[in-house]
Amino acid sequence: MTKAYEGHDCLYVAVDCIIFGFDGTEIKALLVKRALEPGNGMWSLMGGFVGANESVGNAASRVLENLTGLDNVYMEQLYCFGDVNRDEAERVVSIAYFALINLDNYKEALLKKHQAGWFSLNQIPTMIFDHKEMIALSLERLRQKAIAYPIGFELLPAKFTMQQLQALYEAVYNTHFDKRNFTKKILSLNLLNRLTEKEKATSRKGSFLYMFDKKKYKQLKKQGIKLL
Amino acid sequence: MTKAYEGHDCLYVAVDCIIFGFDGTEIKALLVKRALEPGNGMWSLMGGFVGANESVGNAASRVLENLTGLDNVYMEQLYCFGDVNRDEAERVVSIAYFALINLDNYKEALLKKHQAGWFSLNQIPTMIFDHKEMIALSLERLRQKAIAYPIGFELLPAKFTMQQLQALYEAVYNTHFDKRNFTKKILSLNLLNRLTEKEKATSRKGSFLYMFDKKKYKQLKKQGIKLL
DNA sequence: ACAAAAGTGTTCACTGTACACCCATGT
DNA sequence: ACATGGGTGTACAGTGAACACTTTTGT
Repeated sequence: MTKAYEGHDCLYVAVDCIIFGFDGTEIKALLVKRALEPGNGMWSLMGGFVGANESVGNAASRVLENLTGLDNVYMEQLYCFGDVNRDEAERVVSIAYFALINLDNYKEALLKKHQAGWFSLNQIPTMIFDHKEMIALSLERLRQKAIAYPIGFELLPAKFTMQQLQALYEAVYNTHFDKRNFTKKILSLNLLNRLTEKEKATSRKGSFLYMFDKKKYKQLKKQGIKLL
Repeated sequence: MTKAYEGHDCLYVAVDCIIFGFDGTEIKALLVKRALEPGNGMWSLMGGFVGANESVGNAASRVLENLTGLDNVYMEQLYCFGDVNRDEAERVVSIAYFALINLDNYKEALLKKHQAGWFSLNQIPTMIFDHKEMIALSLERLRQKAIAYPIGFELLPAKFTMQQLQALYEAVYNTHFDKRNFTKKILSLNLLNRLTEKEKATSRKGSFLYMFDKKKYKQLKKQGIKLL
């Protein structure tokens, strides 16, 4: 029974992670300097091979934790890239995942070890193989995702101001929203709890801090929620 | 350079095709009786292994054509299923594709050869491995797809009545739409050309036939189209 | 004449969008 | 007192949803 499929080809299967963060102004992607041939030293997504005894999803989590030190990160499968010659050296099928993390939570030390860096989406350097294509596709997915899922859960600190939230959506869609309309719509969803606490660092008056209410989100999700 | 990744595991990679058709009343899926162990004789999606020298997408097209005799079929990648034990016999990573075809175009003879059959979505039999999960996911994708893409292009004959089109959308979303509102919305998109010809088989008065205008669709697509 | 399906408009509620001024506070 | 960013409401247009009668023609 262990040779059921003998005669068929077997292929290397890899995962590559597109990791997005938000620095308060821009969406950034986390890239690493590749540490093996071919393409040693080139910019690349964080990736790795899927082992015979781990699921593809677990491999992606492992790779992500390896780089950032974070587990329990929001991650979803993006697409399987399967062209014959996408990897110059050998036939490798890669399943791309995209992840959203809070920029402040990652472990600096690990990033240094991997020679990693955060790049603005309009300043992505030349990348190995089809990795640039992966990033482009994941940006589309992020935009689509943000319509129905409050990506602020992952990309913002636990307590945030309305202005930070708006800046996040403006960065994702590369546009500007009217402050009054944005506030109105977001608050009408009842997803946010306003704290009594205020953020005083950026203005004299101080601005209210909010937190996401995950319970309310779970309720709303069932009904089909639309944030934007 | 051909042993760049020696030491890493290599895995069987398969494709499985979820093939949807529309019979005028219901959306149906095309299933086959599996012809190899394990699970010989059980209902299954049409699938096959990805060869070392073909892309994953090409493998999916090959498998689909093998079953239906059709090429140039609408097909898109759905999801990569990569659990360790999803296939009982060996480690196989499967990339699922979903395809839309016109029920009338497929080659009967090929279906018989593969012992294939069309199944209503609420009468899917017990299936091998995770294939039922694949179908469930593809139905979600179909519903999402139908919002922004005129699936009638693929699922209806070239000439069709407004009523057939409405029946298609009602089948996809398992609901009922108001005839006047449906017609109004669809026609407002300017995607359809009304022919002078009428369909006289189903009523005394006869109903107009329409055709999709692919050029108009291409224009609209760029602006972001919403059908429903 | 009648049966059977086709075709067609209006009203209303709601949602999205444009738009500008006062508020609180630290200096 | 004033400069800085924070917070808030209204009016209008466009979209989605409910709703029923007339038309055509084969029998």
